[in-house]
Amino acid sequence: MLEMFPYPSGRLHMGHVRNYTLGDVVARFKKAQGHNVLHPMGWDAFGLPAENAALERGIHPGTWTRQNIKDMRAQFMPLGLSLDWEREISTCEPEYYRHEQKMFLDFVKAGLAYRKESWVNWDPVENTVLANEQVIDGKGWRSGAVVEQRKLNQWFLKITHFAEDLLTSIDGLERWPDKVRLMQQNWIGRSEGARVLWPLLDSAGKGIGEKLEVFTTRPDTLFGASFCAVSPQHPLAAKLAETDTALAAFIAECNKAGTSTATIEAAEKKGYDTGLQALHPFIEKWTVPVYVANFVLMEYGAGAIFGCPGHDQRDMDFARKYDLRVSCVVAPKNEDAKDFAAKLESGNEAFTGDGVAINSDFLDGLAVTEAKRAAIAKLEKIKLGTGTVQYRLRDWGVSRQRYWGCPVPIIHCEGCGAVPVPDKDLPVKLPDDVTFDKPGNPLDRHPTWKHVDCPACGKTAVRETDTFDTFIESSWYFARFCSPDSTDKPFDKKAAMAWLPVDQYIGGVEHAVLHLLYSRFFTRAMQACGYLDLKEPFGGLFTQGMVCHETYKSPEGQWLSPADVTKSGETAVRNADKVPVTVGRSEKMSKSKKNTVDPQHIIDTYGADAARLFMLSDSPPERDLEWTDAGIEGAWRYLNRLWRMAAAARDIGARELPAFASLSGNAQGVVRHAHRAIHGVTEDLEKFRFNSAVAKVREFSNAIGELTLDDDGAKAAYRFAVGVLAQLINPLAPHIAEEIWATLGNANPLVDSAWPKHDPAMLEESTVTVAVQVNGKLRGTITVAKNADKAIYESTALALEGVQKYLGGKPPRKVIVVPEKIVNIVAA
RNA sequence: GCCCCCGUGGCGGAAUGGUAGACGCAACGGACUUAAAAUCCGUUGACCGGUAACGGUCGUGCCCGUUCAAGUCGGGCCGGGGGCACCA
Repeated sequence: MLEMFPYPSGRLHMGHVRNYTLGDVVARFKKAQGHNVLHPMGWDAFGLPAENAALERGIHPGTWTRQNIKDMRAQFMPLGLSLDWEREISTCEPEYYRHEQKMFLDFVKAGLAYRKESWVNWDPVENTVLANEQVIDGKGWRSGAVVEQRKLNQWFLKITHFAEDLLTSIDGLERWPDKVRLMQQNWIGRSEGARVLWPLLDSAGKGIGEKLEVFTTRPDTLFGASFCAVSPQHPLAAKLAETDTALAAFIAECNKAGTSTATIEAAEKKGYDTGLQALHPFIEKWTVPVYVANFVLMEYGAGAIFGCPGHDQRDMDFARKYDLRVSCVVAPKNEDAKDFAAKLESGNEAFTGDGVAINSDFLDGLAVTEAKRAAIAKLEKIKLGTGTVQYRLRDWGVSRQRYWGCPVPIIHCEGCGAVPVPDKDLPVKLPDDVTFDKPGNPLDRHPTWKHVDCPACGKTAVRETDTFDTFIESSWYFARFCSPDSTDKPFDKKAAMAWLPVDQYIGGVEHAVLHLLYSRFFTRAMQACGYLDLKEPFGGLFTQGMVCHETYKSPEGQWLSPADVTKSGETAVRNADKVPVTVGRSEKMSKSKKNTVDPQHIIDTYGADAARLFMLSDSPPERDLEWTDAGIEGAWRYLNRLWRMAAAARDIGARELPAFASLSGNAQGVVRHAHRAIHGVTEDLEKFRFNSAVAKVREFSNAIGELTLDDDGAKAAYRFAVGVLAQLINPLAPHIAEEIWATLGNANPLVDSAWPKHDPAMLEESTVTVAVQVNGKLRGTITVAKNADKAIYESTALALEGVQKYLGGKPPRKVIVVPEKIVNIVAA
């Protein structure tokens, strides 16, 4: 049982409380059912916020982080989580990250990690690389400086090596939400197509002895080609720019624009005609112009495309802008090809649907799929292309120019290149004496740390000063939990194989792709290096919804915290001056909107059980939860009521439950209900229907509350029922459950007790009440013996006054009897 | 633009194709109390008729279909949310 471990921000928030409550319910439930449960906790302790704190407050990131861990651990305690704190790990400690360094070096050996020059978002003020999501409108999120595209040497993990396996194995992740599986599929983005080679000619029509490789998913539309285009970062573009200053300027402009989503969206499609011509692979002596275009991505496919404006909207836009030929080579089956082609070629809409090839020589008449196949066959025959599979997924760049992360264990030597730090010198520890008074990476300007001798030749060399992406730590922590004290190896293989894969993993959907995909990759990479024998780290996955709250805005337009606002009905006023405030829609609790509720305060006021119960009862766990004061009050009131029932049960005194048959009808009813509740709650907990489980528990409490204690049998039944109640709420609200259990005089703690079992015989009823419909409309109900035959159902139903009224004296046309379900009478 | 999910009372939400609205919140009425809090009891989908018990009609975003029977299945709209996004 594992929940995604938290970043130690220093403050517990409601999202944590929900996440860990859900996990704890499962952990306690499974333990009661007799499973051996491992439920550990740790800290995802590297990361940027620590450096920001250092920058803003002059605290060392390590000091800040370790203090936060201490504070947060203390905040976790009152929640009553059944965590194994003996296995606690913290990823910022060398005991943890040293293994990561070793694994990385093994990955390098295995060809799963490599170094290459790549284009990155570079913030010239902060002197660091920015992730795409840190680039807003082409500017650095913190410095506001225009982000540049720079070529930098970066380490990559070869996640694409497993692209096909990562994709096909998704089918086997049956206990993962479909949504997440789909998101991963889309992210990996497999597409089948062809690589096509276009011999290049100069403007005079003479061959330059080179071929341009492009990737396409539509080789069937090759006869509709009207241009080729390469990425501004394509080697061909760079080569041509050496002698073409206008092109060089164009490329520089493209690189300046950045690669953030927003920038790309805003950017207009632009191209630069290189003057080169590309020779069509199928049509003799036919050429198309070659452009450098800003919308062609270097990282995907071959970094170059051929444009077929008739059947790709983007190419169509480009063709219209630069006045290129548009020709139709696919027409829908049931339309007149000539008319369709004429319409398409004069319009601005590309046709991307299915159809039949036209104006395409040997492809004419073939459907799209067949035409693709035929085109690829021909390309392969004339050696100007091959069929290929392309993935959207790219290798994982893991270098970060930051301090608070795991150092990359590499030494750069002028003579030997990138040399791995020898095993005996691991871990490469982060130096503590660093300063944050200047922008950039403190490791880089540390006076001594990076200067070392080359392990290979002994000459002076320098350490790599980049650190790893913090997603690496969280890609294997689940394995570390299996043997957290292992010193020679990251974890004991046997222990890992005994515990893994994680049976139930719980966390937010925001990690649906990155963290979960990285972990799946890492597990495969660890397998390839012999660390374990496993592909998939997480057998079952559950993604919980966010915790939301209404937002409040003052008349001055400032966000207000719920703590500063008093609500009455639909209106709300500011506490300080009673001025009415605007009540906004409910949104995910966040500091920026100030709509957070402090868990500490809630726990102090109502206790952990109330907070847990409310979070479980109000919404299904996968959906967003709306935090309301009224809701937590309700949970609190219910706990009080439970306690009063426990006191009443205690006052009854210990007694055996007499034989069922000797009980009064009401007492029998409660005992039966207990069995029904055990059955229902067990099933709900198995299926993560916690809100429904709480509803059933409350229903059961209501039934107990209605029992009048007028004889010994009833008293015994009451006591019995309260005991069952305690057992059932134990995973949900463990503190009060344990108290009730003890109050009833049980010597052994509830936490060590087995989950109750229902007696199937107790669920059996001798009679059954079913609905009676006439023409599908409810007209009454009948109660008959459980195994009555259909004729009894029919005659009893037809005898109903309400039924007769609607039949109007005529015999029914048809009577449908579904035993134990319904009787539906079709009137004549 | 592409892909996915979701639309049920005043609100959160229940409901293997079979009595829609379980359970809770809020609201209202009552009991207890000098009073309040707490607690307990009751009412609460909409509309129509009836003094009343009660009776009737409509009702799960909208339209169409499948079925004896649709919140649930299929098709088409509308609205909300999420993911990806110049991926060739």
